[in-house]
Amino acid sequence: MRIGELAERAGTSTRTLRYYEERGLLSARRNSSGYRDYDEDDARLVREIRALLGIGFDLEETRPFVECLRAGHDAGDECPASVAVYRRKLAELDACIDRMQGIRAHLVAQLDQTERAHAGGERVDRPATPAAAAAAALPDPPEARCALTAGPLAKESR
Amino acid sequence: MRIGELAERAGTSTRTLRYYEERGLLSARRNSSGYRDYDEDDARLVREIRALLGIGFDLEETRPFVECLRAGHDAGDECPASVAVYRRKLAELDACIDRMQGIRAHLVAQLDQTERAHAGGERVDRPATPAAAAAAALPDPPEARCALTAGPLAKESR
DNA sequence: GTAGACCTTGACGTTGACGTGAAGGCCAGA
DNA sequence: TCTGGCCTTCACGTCAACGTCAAGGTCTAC
Repeated sequence: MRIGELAERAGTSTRTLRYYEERGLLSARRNSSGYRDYDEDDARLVREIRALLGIGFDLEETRPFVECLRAGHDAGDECPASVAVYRRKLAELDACIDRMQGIRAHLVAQLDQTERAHAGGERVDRPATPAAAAAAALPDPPEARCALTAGPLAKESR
Repeated sequence: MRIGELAERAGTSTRTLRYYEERGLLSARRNSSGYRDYDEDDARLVREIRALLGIGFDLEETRPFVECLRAGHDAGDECPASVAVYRRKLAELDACIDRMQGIRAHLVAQLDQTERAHAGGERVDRPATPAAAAAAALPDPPEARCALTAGPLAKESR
């Protein structure tokens, strides 16, 4: 199949597929007129990439899965390198969830206090700068690079 | 105080402070030689901004807090607009935490299955593409734009 | 034979929060 | 006076994952 069909079937764009090729994640035979030609395996590959991106992996992190599939494995996560990424992601996710829950707790506390200040006697004992105090009270920013934008599928899925 | 001192005291860079000014979040008197001149209130303002950025707010979202402080309030979150941002952030955070926990659960399941496949009889019944199945099983990507990079302080704090 | 739908490569634009120079002014100390 | 350290304003670079446009080749249908 050609790039347009693969893009449609994968719910993405031709630009995206060319980008994956550019990054070395996807490769394509060429037909006589120079058009890219893909097969079912390529489609699976793209679906794997999109799925992993969708759950917060970045492109580089999908590489082991892609290579695992290309090595003939039935699933992208059958190889040690993929499992390692799984584990790393799990750790990141845990750190991220922890951090977010900490922030959430502080936010709830702030809202609580602000509300009481406006309802009750106007003079609740609060720190000078609530946000600063909240941030200070959090365990030191522990490498928790949390990001998970749900990316491109959000646009397509609406 | 001049920009260098404020930057150091706020644990950030002069470039950052000029950027905040450019975005209209910070303003400065000028001394006779054209240098920016800041006071303690400005320092508090910058600390507020940094604290909010640190817990996942983007710059634009800190604006109500900044304006609240500049309006003479003791705390940046005493104004309705700030509280509204708090509430919005709380909702975002909840959605984000939910999503991450969902993903976490699937990741754990994947790791589990992969491990059993390698330990036990080599033939565990698994879906064709684990990651894809995991993504499909998640409740449809619900606008959850999760992001929380801990930003620039991570570099300074090491 | 020509419109239209596909494909090609190349290259610049997007978003946020700054980093990193360049080119020059101001000021204190030796 | 001169070195060094601060400051000033441009203005381009960064990172990811593509979007978007341009100029042109290819293929099918009418």
